[in-house]
Amino acid sequence: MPVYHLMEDRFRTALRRFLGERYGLDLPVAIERPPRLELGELATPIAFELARRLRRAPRQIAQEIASGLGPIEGVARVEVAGAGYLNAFLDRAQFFELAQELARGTAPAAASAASKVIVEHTSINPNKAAHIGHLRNAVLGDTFVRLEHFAGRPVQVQNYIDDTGVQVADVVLGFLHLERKSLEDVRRLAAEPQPRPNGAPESGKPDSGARRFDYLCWDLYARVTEFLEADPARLELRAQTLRAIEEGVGAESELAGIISTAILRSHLRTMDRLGIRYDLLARESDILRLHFWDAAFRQMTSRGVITRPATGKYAGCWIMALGDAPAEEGAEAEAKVIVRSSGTVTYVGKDIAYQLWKFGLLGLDFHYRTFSRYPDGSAVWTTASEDGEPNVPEFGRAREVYNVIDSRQAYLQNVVSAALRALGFEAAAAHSVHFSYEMVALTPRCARELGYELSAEDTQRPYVEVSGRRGFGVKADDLLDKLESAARAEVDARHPEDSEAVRAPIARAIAIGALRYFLLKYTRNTVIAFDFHDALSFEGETGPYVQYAIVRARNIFRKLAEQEPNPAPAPPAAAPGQSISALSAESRAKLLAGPEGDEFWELLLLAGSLGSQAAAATASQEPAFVAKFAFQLAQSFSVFYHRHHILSEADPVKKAFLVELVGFVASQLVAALALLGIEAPEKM
RNA sequence: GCGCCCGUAGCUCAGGGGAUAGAGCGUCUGCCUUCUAAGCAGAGGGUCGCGGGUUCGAAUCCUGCCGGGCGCGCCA
Repeated sequence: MPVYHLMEDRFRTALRRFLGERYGLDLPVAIERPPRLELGELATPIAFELARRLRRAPRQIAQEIASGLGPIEGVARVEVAGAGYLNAFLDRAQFFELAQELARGTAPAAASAASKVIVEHTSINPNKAAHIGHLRNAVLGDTFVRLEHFAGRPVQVQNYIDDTGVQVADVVLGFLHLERKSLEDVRRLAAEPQPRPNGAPESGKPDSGARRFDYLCWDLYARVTEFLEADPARLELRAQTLRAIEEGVGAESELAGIISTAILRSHLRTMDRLGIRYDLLARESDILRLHFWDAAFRQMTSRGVITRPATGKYAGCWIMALGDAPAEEGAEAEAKVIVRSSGTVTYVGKDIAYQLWKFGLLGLDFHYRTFSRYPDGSAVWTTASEDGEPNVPEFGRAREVYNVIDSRQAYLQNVVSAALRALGFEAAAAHSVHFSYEMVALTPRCARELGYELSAEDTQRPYVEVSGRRGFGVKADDLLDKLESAARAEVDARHPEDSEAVRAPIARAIAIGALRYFLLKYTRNTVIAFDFHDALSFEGETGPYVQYAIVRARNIFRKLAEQEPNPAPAPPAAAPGQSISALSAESRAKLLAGPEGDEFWELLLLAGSLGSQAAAATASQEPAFVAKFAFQLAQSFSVFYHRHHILSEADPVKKAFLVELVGFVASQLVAALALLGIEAPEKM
């Protein structure tokens, strides 16, 4: 357990024990951070709460607790302040020692298979290039995965691929009827090598896009939408195409396979640029072919979860009742259609079957095959309908499932958990989490910059929605390219002496840092109004600001090694966490006292709070907390860096102490960025 | 009509019962011969949408308005 978190825990435990022994009370104790350092490091307003119950003045109660509490390990003293706050002051030197000790042994807690977590994210329809909205989904999901992993829980990452849906059908229809391409034509287009396999920008200019298959489909999809809107009779064409794909027959089905697989590969490539990886690609076509729905249907009918009314507006459909209050006489009860009167299943129906599978409650399983491998050899698996490979890891059977889906689908996600609950799977229903977030929209200004025409009404709005259907939005790779060339220009200006091989990865790390931080700094339920000005910024509250703080810290170690090549008081950049000087506890305590010591202490305390910040982020499923923390710590470090010149410090003991402090802070900054999926370059 | 979310500095957002409400951007003024100025320091900027209520204490909880967003299909 990280150090600040541990101290919180000890303080809380001591308080609860005292409350129980003295007053016979068992109540939750809120621990907070006092507003100023003079008031200590931990505080609780518990005396106010007790004042009501005990009918005594809060200050008097606080006094009683403070004197009766007894010693707490790591806490120097407890004081009463204000109208009745209890403030704890930590033993600073001990905190520092403990913090470094704990930071060194970072082996995550033994992962227990019983607590397996599935996180599903990305899940882009495989019929067009990924856009900025998809990036928010993937980055949030991926960061949550990192947080779960950090907490020591086994996580499996799934990406749901709707390869038999309307969106793919539309592009199939487009190739066949608008483009009049043959199967072979499309196969050739789809097989065309990507111009930038590793995402390196060509001469700083975004790729023209004309050749890229995912970009080509992006445009075609928009044209198909127009084509279908122009004459509603054409919808029959779509219905036919969709039916053929679902049944797995004809050229339509084969085309759907070619298109969805090629697009999926480009999505994986795009996400790989951002450090986002998957364990399993779960394909809709396999859910259909393995008849998952039939198994779910049997469960739902046999337990009476869905019924088929003979009359009324739902006559002939299988419906699930929603809401517990029976509807008034005459009014239709609130219900959701699961099977249409035509006998076909709705989207939610399939989703219920899939959700049951995730918990191991369906009674059926997929076959599995290796889809591709990452450079390090780890496999991305895909579901299959037959011919599975042997020696497959166990998929599904999770205890908790997080579905990263935007907030517009809240209603449908509720229907899915309601179905699990109605089936009697209470625990699964309770652990089916809709990891909800708001969409990414464009500011009207940004939309105009992109050349989209806006209605007078849209211009007045705070933001306008992106629409893959209309081809309206910022493509993920275009944005990444833009960021990389902007970062590259900065790097070139600063490090003209370095070779291409040195500069390119730095620019890439900065671009990713800027993008991931930008998408993570907003809390989930805030609509991001996207604007190039903010997204392309490398200053202020941004990823590069945090990266820069780390680079500065590393420079200190680098220069230090040049100054004194032999003694190596602290190893440089590679492992800043393991600074081990022979500082005595007394020296540390002395340097952490007094006005200047307060300054160091504040920085140390903040750096030691990473664990509790990460825990808060995990508990509330809010990655933005980690982003905020990383920025605050970087900010505190920047101030410290500016005020204290370490290399020129004359006092060797103090110098060793400062080096140790910088090492610890840098290690926590690196760890915080790693949680966000951001790397710190060696220089920038 | 019903449900969910939001309204905090000029702009974009944190804070979601507790001590003097914060940050970034933008504006203005300083600081590079010193570990990288992608930085630091300072100034200016607030009826926390409005009205009631609960509480020792409300930006935070309840309620009613006002304004904005998103859902609510035998689409996915």
